[in-house]
Amino acid sequence: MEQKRKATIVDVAKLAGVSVATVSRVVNANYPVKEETRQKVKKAIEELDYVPNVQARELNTQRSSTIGVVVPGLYNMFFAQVIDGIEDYVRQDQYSLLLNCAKNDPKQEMRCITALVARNVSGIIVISPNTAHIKEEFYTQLVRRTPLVFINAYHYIPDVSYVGNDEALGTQEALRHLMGLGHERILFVRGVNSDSYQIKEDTFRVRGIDPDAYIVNIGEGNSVETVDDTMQTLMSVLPETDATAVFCCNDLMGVGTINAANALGIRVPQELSIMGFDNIALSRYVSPKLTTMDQNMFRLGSNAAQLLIEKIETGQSKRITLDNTLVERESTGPAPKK
Amino acid sequence: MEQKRKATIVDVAKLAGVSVATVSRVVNANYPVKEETRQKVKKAIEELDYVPNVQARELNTQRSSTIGVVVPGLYNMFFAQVIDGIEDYVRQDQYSLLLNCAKNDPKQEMRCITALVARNVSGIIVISPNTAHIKEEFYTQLVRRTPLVFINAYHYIPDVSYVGNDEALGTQEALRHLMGLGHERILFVRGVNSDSYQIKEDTFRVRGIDPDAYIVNIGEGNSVETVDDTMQTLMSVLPETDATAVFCCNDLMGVGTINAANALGIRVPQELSIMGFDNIALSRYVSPKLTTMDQNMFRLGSNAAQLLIEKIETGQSKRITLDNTLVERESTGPAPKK
DNA sequence: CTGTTAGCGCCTTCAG
DNA sequence: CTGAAGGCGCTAACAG
Repeated sequence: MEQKRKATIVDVAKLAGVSVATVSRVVNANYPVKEETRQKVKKAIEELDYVPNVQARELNTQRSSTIGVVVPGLYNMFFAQVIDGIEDYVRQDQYSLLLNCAKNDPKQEMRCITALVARNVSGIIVISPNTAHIKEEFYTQLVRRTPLVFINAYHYIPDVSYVGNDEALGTQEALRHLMGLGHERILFVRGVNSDSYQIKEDTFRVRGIDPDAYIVNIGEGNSVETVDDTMQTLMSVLPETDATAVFCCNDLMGVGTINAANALGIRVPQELSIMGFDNIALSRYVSPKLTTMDQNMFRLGSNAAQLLIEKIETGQSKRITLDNTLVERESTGPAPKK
Repeated sequence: MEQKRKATIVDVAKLAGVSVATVSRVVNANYPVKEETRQKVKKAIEELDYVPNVQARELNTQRSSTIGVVVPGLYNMFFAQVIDGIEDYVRQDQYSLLLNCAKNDPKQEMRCITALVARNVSGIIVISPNTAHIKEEFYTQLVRRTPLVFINAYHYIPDVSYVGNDEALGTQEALRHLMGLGHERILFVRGVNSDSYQIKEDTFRVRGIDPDAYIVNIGEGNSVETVDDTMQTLMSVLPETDATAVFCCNDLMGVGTINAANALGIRVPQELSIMGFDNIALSRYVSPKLTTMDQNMFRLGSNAAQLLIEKIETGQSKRITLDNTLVERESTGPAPKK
């Protein structure tokens, strides 16, 4: 079946026997129109099933009601929830989301952003921008023409708004929780290649005892394989360590560690305490339920949206840092007695 | 800091000392341009950091390179993965995704769709459309102006393309798997209010023995509470039943059942086999790993995207039905001997 | 090969 | 209160 040609404002005007200006006025309700003509126009709109063309409107008014979001990917619940938060906030302001996946590829990320700019979005939110592999100039150029907000970024660029978590503080809090339970020897599980892991490790080193002996790197920390990879690694590490607790840089690793402990017959938390980080949905579905630090992904998203809209309207940029809060569940408990 | 006014094609033309037509030609590379002038234009573009305005272009050419996606929400990994599939396919064809959440609300779904139409998208994909609570006329009207694809829908509307799974067949296959392992008394766990559960139950009834005694409804089947709700319900059901296997309508229920079994000290799969449905990421992270039927969410998405583009280009609609395939993991095994 | 020009659909002064 | 007309940025004939 062929598509019906969409009715335009001219069609409506013609049918209603008025000028396009009048139609525009009743559609936007921004200028007085005699009730009687208003009704005529309404009827014509109804009849033709007329929907105003937003593209044309925005071209004309030089505004745009869509915002762009660039995300590494959707395979990961973390990002999905952040987007959920963005969508939720932005919808109230009648904005729409243009979504692009960067696939963890700097080149792709730049392409996404350029495409968004071409689409004339009124602003862009980038989740976990690949600042390490994209030259700063790209962003500084970008920000001169489009408001920009970064979520979870580790390099600061002028005139960009930021929202993120204080992961160092969160890590401290997590370690304090563990130490408060009497744990002295804590294993630190991290992945490869991410500022986030490094920040946490730095924090760990300051407080830890002989840190080098207690750090294990399980490789890629954010893929579908992470849980299994962690489990494999920990299956060989756990029997050899004298640690009574494990701190994991994210929940995937946390769950992998739980699985390893289960497989080895180590009781959690009686014999071993395990902490994750992030509080993704997964963490509350496993058993025992994982104690973790909440990265409040949803708030990350809604705050970013708020910042972006603020920036669009006022031109002001700012940084918001959220606190990670402890979510105490079943995987941590008092250190076993010697 | 204030935004730089975006350079337009006129600015470029002026700077390069040529006409706008020439600039357009080098940008689109669709008509011959002398190499020398081409270079001049290129330089001007570079200098002004010119990016063509897609809105204007599309307004002019009457085409659109964005497609709309309406999804119930992102909280659920299922939908996120479907979108991932859509994005992946669509990107190759240079389309962009306009994303809207319907929040499981029919009103909201209609609003989303109208907004997308206004934005002049070239087509729309709706995931799990709320066909039960939206009058068919809305869709038939819609499809007259915009190509439409439904993912996982249960009511057929003319000229809409569909992609979905054969859930009846998948259920049969799942039950056959269980029966092949010697299970005769199978518990059927479902949620409330979804065609999907009903289709599965109907299939179960045909094959089951005294089905009424073996059906349990755990309430809302697709929320963050589902795992816990299922666990609670099954904690009281499991000790009273003589079933040796449990078929769950989705993986959240499957995991809830596993948790219940674990908590009750029932060994899985030695004493009880448990099957899920969907194969969301969660199912491979729990222990024991959940045996399930794959709904291949990613393929659902990419196929929908393909169908939509086909429909946009040819006007033809069609239906694709994918097969659920068995993913055998650790939660099912031979029925215990009497 | 290149420039001129007429719209795409809409909003918004500016005159009635 | 209403209509006529210009223009948003770009493309696509149509002339040169």
